[in-house]
Amino acid sequence: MARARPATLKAIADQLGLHVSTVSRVLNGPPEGSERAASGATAERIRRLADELGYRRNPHAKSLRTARSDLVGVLVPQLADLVLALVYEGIEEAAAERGLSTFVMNTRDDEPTQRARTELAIGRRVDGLIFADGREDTELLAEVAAREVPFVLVNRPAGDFPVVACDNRAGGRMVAEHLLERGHQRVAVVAGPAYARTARERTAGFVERYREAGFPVPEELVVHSRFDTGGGREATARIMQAAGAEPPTALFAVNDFAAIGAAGCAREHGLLIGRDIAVAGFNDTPLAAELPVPLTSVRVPVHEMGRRALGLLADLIGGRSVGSVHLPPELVVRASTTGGA
Amino acid sequence: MARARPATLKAIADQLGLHVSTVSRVLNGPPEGSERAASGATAERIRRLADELGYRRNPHAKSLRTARSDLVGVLVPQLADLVLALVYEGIEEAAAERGLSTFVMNTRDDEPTQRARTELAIGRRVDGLIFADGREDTELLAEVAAREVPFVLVNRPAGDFPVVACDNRAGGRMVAEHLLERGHQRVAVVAGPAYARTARERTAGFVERYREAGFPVPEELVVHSRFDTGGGREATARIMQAAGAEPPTALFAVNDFAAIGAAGCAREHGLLIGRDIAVAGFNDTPLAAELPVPLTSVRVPVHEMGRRALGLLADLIGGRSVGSVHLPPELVVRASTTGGA
DNA sequence: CTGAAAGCGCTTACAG
DNA sequence: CTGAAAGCGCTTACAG
Repeated sequence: MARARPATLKAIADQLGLHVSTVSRVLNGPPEGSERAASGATAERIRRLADELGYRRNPHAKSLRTARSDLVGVLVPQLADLVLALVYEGIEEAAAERGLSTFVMNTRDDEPTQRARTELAIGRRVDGLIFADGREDTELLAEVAAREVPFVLVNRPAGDFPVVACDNRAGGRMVAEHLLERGHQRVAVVAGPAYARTARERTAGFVERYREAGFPVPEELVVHSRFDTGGGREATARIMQAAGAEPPTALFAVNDFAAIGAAGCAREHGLLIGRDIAVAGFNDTPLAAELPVPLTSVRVPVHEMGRRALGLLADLIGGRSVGSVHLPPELVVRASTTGGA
Repeated sequence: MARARPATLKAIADQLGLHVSTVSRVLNGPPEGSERAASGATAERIRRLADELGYRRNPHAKSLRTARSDLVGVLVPQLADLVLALVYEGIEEAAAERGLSTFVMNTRDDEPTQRARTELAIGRRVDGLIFADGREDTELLAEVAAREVPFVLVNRPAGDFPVVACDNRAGGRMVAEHLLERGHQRVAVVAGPAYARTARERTAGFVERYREAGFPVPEELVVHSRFDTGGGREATARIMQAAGAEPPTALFAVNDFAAIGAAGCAREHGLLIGRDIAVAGFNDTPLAAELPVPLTSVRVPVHEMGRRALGLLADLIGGRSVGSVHLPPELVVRASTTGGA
């Protein structure tokens, strides 16, 4: 019934007539500086037996002793959001390569939960934290910084904290550029939540480019919303109402889910996506290409962002100083903005 | 620069002129049986100071001492698969309620990775494991069982190991029933991968019901595939080719992603979803309802499945014996099978 | 090159 | 009700 106890350094040492410290040096690396941990022959015997017994260092003992957990906590608004799942996959992958362990927690994008989860992670003695849910309207990050817990942000910038994100403003401009080329002059924005800098920057870039082109986007056609399909749907309904007799000929939604909702709403207004009205999203979710009218979107290197964020955090933990990283987005044009069937 | 060292039991004990063991009893619970850990007054002083110092028990020391990590490892094929993300959210939620920590790892549904990840988790001294990627063609689970590591399966059954899943066969039958009622006699199945029992059981239930109704599904119209949209698309292409002059009037795909791919392929054959050809999926992914032609699907209580799986595992870890749980699925009828626009 | 010792922070019988 | 001790498995200066 009782599970077999895992082999310990002591067990190996005893069997070999050596001291546990020698075994430790061989198996888990000699202290800084020293070249070798033991004579070739001894090392060989130790390694062979360790292998045979399936020795795995006890991470709790190691962490307790070294005050390093090799653990990284990751906070995301919602793991079921594809974008975050992909970011996390990148983080996990890069962590594994460095021998770090990670865990994720959902914060539902609300502050009390963010706070509770952060405490939980710190309680687990993480070496560092990655926040994918940075908000502009909260002191949480400043407080964590004051406690000197190393952290970086990913995807969503906030404050001046180090972040790995895509150049959202540029992405917004790309969509504007594309729609301008297609001749759209009256456009609207499904702008996402105001507390998320991703949403704000994408909107800003888009609006800026349209202003430069001489077709400023009317304020009432820039409508904030949640990031999900329901949010996109509601925002679009309000846009249609505000626009009245002159509905926009193109819709920019700051993420793909909102874009799908926006398209649904437009369809209910009797508009054919890609023909009567152009719709563009952001993130280039795997589904964007698979929709009946494939969705024009801005591809964001989410997996790479996750990898880089972990790298940045590892640097920070290692005492190196770090700066933010901004990855270039890429416009992917599909039928939703180029005339459908 | 150096991060503030967290408060320890010793620090509290010293400040209060008490022994660390007394503080431990008060803060982290008295040993089994004992009613109280200390006199009311002492306990009060301890709790107050602990609060003030923001004491958090060091989990590594605790785990090292008790040989219990309160850690659960979860293995999923891919976290970016919405279904798995939702299952994991359920697991995490239930774990948090019990003071357990969880972490997820992707196994990409391939055996070497499953094996490597399992070793990694065991190396981290998990108290138990949850596999969401059980395969029928592998000895891995039997080996883990032989090592007496507690585990349960979720979503996908395999072997006779305890599992929390939905009644996939019943789900398949429900779809068949519905399509029969709509008058479909020539139907095909996008059957998913053969190594996944979910796929096999859904297919089996569907095929069984059609056989009972007197319209056996021709073998060449049951085509295995991957679970993703590409898989659905390819399987459907093969179905169309096999069917020749008599294409099926309805398509059952064993999950929603495959169904979306199937619909895409059908559309390219000039068929209008919901009118020329019915399409049904499985899982009722949040997107199913949002598609231009909303997708008929079988709702699976994925979040609840995750919660129950964690509960089962906790029982197992606690030494209680457990049995499998099968949750009822529910058919959600939408336009993709009831005639579209 | 190898050993001996101390100690990370906790829990838990055992005394008193 | 509280204290003293042992020990979980490891790492790391310090000797020799």
